[in-house]
Amino acid sequence: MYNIGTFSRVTGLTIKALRLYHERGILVPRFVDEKSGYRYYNRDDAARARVVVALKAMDCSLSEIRHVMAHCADESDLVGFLQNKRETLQAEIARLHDISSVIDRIINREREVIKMQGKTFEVEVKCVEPRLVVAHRWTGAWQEIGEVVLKLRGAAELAISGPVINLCYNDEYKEFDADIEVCMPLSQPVESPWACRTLEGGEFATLLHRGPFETLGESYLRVFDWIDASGRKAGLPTRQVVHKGPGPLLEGDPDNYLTEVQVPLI
Amino acid sequence: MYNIGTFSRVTGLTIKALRLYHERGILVPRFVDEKSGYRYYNRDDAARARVVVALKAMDCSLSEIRHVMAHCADESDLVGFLQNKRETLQAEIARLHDISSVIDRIINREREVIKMQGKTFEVEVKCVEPRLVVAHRWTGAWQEIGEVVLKLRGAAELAISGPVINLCYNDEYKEFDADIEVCMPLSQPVESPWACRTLEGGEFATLLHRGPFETLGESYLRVFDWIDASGRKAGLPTRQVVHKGPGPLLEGDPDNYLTEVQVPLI
DNA sequence: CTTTGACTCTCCCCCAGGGGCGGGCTTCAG
DNA sequence: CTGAAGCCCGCCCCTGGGGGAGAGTCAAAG
Repeated sequence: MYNIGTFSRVTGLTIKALRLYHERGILVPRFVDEKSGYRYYNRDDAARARVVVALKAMDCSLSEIRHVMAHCADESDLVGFLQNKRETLQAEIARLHDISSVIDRIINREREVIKMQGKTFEVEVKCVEPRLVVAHRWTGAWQEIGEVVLKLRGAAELAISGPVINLCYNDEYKEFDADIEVCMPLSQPVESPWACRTLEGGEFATLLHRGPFETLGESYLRVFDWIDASGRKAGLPTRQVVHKGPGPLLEGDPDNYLTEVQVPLI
Repeated sequence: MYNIGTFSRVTGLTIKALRLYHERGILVPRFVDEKSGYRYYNRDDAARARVVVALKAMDCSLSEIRHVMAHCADESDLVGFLQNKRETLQAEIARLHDISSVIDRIINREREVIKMQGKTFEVEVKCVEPRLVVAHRWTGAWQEIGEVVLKLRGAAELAISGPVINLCYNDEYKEFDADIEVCMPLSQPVESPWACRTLEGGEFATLLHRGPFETLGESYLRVFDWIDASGRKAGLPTRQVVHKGPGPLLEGDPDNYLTEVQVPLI
């Protein structure tokens, strides 16, 4: 006969757990002293405890364990139950894996933003590769971009592979009737109410902009001035690559937003 | 102003959850009617709710969420926290994966046992392949096998790749001073206090035995008789492959045990 | 203005224990 | 025989909500 402390050491189950299993009828002590309430266990109890430990290690709930121990004499009785369990586990693994991917993406994005902090804020010429994106184009106000990004992000979810790119098809600034296209870069095509397409590459004059979107005009001016000075011509649509803006989780401080202004060169 | 039901539909959070978040100070309603106790929420609350939903989807605890929402303005503040989370997730994924493997193994073993049910109970000659095993050899009683198997199983755990094989080096039956070796087949070598070795292959006379281990003698007799009749000679050690015996979880009914008796042919 | 149905409130139990408190029990040494 | 140390008891609060009871509230229709 073992007292609960010894039995706990023998079985590897905590005293708390043993008391609970007693209450739940899963591991009832061989003998309980009426006067003191002390629980005493047996060798046979230790054998049954091994089963409980094994089932617990398989993430079985106490009611599942009780059911198994009451109705299953042989492991063949368990096959259906275990198959079920296996499917649940696979689903859970997939879920956790997805979460992990999302977190990875956020961390990597932050890492790239940190690298970008060291960059100069000077106009450069860049060759941009074509990219697969899911996009939505409409005519409206710039403030609506936020909601559109949320929807596209929701649709693309795990396939997102880079910062949002806003395209502006107007050759002048329009506050309300702007012709805007929001693009979410993808690692693979996705099913969604919005079209997947390839955003063509090309040569761009680019400038990194730090600060809220409202001040983007200054950077646009610098880029256009540079293009004029270089003797080249600006095309359409212009692009804004939002390296750091309102993130998938937090809004962040607009003064720290990092946007890359891209104007196509003809 | 939304009442709680509308806000619930807007945010995708249950009413129960919203009440809890209020209590925990995570999502406090914009306004609470003192008389009725009704909660009313705001557009801004909806924005904060999105953050809560996102963090919840990442399996964050409520205290983590509260901490993040109180102290993090920008996603860069989250990087450390997220890295931590990621590691926790990876560990959990590995754990679930291991459980899944163990369950797989049990299911496959049962499946093989079912296939074996249809087999004839006649003596056959079999060529057995060499196998990697972790083994323990000692002199003692057959009853001790149970404990040894438990220990070997604990040591090999995920690398187990088949039914236990007992070797008997005696040329006569001994109840107490038997020279026994218990072998646990492995898919890959493992670190353990017991030696890994390769169990050599060869030609065996085999017979499937159904019933408790105590009745194995009958089957041994049949095999030896068959060998005599065939004009061949029996070698040592004899083997018992326990296709179905006391399993990793349940003891099962000894009358359903399936043991393959293997006697080497010279 | 009242009825009615939909909505909301608080309160309690449930899971699977962990942490901790106050108070009895056992056992060994002095 | 007594004290002290260690062991054990039940009880309550904590997690993150779901389920449900019983009672109060809101808003639209009659």
